[in-house]
Amino acid sequence: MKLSSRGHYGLMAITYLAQKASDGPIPIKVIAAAEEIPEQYLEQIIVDLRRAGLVTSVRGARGGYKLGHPPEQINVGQVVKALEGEIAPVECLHSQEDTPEACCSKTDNCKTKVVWEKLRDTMVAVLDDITLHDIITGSSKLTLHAES
Amino acid sequence: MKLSSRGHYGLMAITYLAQKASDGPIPIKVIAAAEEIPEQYLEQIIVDLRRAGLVTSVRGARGGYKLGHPPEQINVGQVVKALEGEIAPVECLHSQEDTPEACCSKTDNCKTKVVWEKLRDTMVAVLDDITLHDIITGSSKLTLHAES
DNA sequence: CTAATCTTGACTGTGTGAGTCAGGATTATG
DNA sequence: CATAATCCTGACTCACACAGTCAAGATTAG
Repeated sequence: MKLSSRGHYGLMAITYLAQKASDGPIPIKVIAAAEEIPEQYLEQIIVDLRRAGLVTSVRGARGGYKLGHPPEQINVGQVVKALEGEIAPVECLHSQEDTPEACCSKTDNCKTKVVWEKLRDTMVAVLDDITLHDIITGSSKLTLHAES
Repeated sequence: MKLSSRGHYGLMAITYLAQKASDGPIPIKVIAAAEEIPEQYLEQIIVDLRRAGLVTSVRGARGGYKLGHPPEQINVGQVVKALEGEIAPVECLHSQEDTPEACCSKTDNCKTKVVWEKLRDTMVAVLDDITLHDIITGSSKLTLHAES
């Protein structure tokens, strides 16, 4: 039940960009050094963030990366989805609208599916609710552990 | 962000036991056939459930497995923890009380940690809240998607 | 005694995650 | 224009964990 390092690194990197949003474009080298992420590996990761529109790149000398949107408009769910694909604790849950119940062959016998659906929905809700702005300001959303 | 097949199979198996709770001990062979789990693999998995006290075994001919507690007293969190270890979306979060901040070397710079903590806490809360009884009765807890 | 069952540990193979390497494309700057 | 700084791309390696198998032993009902 683990995130891969891509999601972890990716969030670190984009959070760093959010903190430096007022500066010009930040070279990958700088992010990598600051967050202690292997530079070449970070390149791969940031490609996916760019493709998802979460960061934008400026090529050439003095280039680098900037946030694609203001920090309030980027949430952790987007980052994780861009880097790890859809959140789905078990295979069955990958959006296969075509094959309605193809996975758990036993159709209705698979009583456990709802458990993973519920888990997934909760995870998505949590991640979608946290923005980069929340992270860099240390929003109470993150610090106090409110149980509804 | 995936569960391994152990957790998936394990929950299926123990849910099956919960449904057959009134029967005598159920042989692994029967569970494996019913839930379409490789028998030898299920053996491995169920060992961990037994060690955690979630199921009990009856050895010898006419033996098999039974629930270790009534279905209301076994929750999904226990099952997952028994089979996959502690739930922790990123390494940093494994209970290392000894090395307080050893992982994210940058100590307070690691602003993203709280995100994963929050995620973990939420996941644990969800899983701990769902019992086998909820699963076999199709509790509304699982079916309606209440957003607080 | 024997067959049914759990119990244990070693074993294998495949895939993915994590990271590296090498080279090409783009652009600011002097 | 030349050069250096940067992004961009794809192929590559390596180790490890996951998923599953195999084989043999211990227990017990009948």
